[in-house]
Amino acid sequence: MKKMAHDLIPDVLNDRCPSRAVLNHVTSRWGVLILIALQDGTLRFSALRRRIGGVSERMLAQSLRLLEDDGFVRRTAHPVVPPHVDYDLTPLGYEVAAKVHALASLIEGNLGQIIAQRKT
Amino acid sequence: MKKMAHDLIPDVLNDRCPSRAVLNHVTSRWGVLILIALQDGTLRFSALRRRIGGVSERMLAQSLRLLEDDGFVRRTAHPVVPPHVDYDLTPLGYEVAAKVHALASLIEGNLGQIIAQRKT
DNA sequence: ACGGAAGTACACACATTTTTGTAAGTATGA
DNA sequence: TCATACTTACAAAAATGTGTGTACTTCCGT
Repeated sequence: MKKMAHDLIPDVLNDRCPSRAVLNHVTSRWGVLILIALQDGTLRFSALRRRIGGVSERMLAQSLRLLEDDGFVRRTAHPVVPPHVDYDLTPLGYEVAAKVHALASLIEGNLGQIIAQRKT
Repeated sequence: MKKMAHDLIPDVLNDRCPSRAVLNHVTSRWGVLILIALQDGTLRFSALRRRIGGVSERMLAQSLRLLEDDGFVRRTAHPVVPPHVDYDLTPLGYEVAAKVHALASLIEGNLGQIIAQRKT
C-alpha cells in the first residue's frame, strides 16, 4: 500500500515548505533591488553596487550568492586582473524580476496616497 | 529661475526614497504571508495566526499594524468581550496582494527545479 | 453551584537570534 | 594611489521569540 503524498504541493503558508526560504531570498531587502536592477541588463559587481543606493559590498555579495544558488542570477567571472565579473538574470530570474518589479512599481505609483493617509 | 524637482518620482533604487520602507513592509517575512492569507477574505487575529504557519502573536500584531498604517489592511474591532477583531484588505491592499501572490505562486510552481539545480 | 481551563486580541519586558554594517586585507595593472 | 571583486573578523543594530498579564465569557467536571 502506498503512502499518501504530504508535501508535494508547495505552499508558502506552510511553515515547513522550502518555498518559504526561496521567497525570502527574492523578497529580501537587497534581493528585490538586485532583481530590479538586473532587469535592464548585465551589470558588474561595482556597477550594481552604485546602482543600488545604500548597499554594502558585503550584503551585495551575500544576496547575489543566494540568488545565484536559487538559479535567478548568473555569475560570469572573467579570469583577468583586476577581476571582472558580470551578473545577469536567468530566464527564470527574468520572470521573478518582472513580478517583483510590478510590485515595486505599484507601490511607487501609489506612494503619494500611502503616505498622505498615514496617521503615524 | 525655478529649482528642478529632485524627489518627485519615487524610485526604490534610490536610498532616500520612502517607497523603500513601504516595499519592505509588504515584502517582509510575515507581511507577504498576511497579504496572501487575507486574499481569501476577512479573518480574525487568531484565525490568521493559525493560517500562517510559524508566526508568533507579537510578529503578527506588529506586521499587521505596519500594513494597516500603509493602508493595505483594514482593522475592524468589535467592542465585545472576549475581543473580536476582523482584518481584511483595502482595495489597494488587494492590488498589492495580487502581485505578491503572483510572485509566491511563480516560486511555488518552480520550486522543484530551483531546489534540484542547487549545488549547496 | 463552583473552581478551573480555555479562548480572545493584544501589550510589555526581556533574552536570544539574525541581519547588517565597518574596516581591513588581497593581487595586480593603469 | 585607485579601481576591481570579493572575504573575513568584529561590532552594532534590528528582528524575532518567550513568557506574562488582561478582562472577561463559555464550557467542563464534580
